[in-house]
Amino acid sequence: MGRSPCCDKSKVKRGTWSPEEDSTLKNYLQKHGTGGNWISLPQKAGLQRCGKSCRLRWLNYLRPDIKHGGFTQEEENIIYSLHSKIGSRWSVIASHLQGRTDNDVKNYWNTKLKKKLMAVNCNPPSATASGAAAATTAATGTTTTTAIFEKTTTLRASTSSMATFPEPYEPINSTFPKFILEGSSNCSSSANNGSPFSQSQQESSPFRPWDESHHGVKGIPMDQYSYEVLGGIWFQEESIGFHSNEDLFSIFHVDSNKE
DNA sequence: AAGGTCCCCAACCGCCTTACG
DNA sequence: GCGTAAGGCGGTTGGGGACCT
Repeated sequence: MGRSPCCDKSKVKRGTWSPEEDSTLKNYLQKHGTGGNWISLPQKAGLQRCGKSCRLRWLNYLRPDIKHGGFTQEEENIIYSLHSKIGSRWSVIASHLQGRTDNDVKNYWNTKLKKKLMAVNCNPPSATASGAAAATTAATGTTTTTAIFEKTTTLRASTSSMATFPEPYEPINSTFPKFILEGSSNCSSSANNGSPFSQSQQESSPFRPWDESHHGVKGIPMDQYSYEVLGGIWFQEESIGFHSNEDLFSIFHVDSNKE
């Protein structure tokens, strides 16, 4: 049995809000507040709208503390970082961004950030540090993702021995910037053994070849994540690893312990 | 200039959770 | 403890402006 609808849809107006409706709702809420009941609010305020619709309009648009306009680099970094850890819990992510709503963050992710990540994963950097920055910048036009690859390249280059994860292993979704891992499967092809990297890229790379037995990070159980995706980023020499999760999260200027 | 396509984002839908009697 | 109503949330849709041909 489905839920009964919150209002009679044949008697309420739908679609874009007019300036008059906005004004009516805003004035009413500033004078009386919600009264703890959104469902009865439209009737009291004289609006032909569903209570849910009023709530949404107020929370996403009319509230005085809402920030309109483009997202800053810092906000973008926060979204990346939080999404990597908690997934698409937009309201939680939005709560970390002053004046942003869950709807804003969700839309921004779906229309901009997701595409950027796809671009990064489908246009991987070359194995060298300078190539990494150039390739990533070309792919995304942002400094954020460039920084990520500069950082990961540095990690590859600066560590002389394979780092293993301490026991017990932490779940991948709470320790890795998951966004790096997403999307690769969509641009991989069987021609490249499932790797988003081309055959020539794989062959010329000083890092690990692409095959099931050689990618991933030594010490992490492979059943906790997609080796295919992880390998796209972390295919690396046997002797190269990274020191800690903090190294990764420091990229985003967000303290991964703060939550 | 006109028509077609793409993209963004406001708004809606419906499920899950919470509050309350 | 149970049922119901309302709130909250994430996924999805569609209108309309921007861009392309």
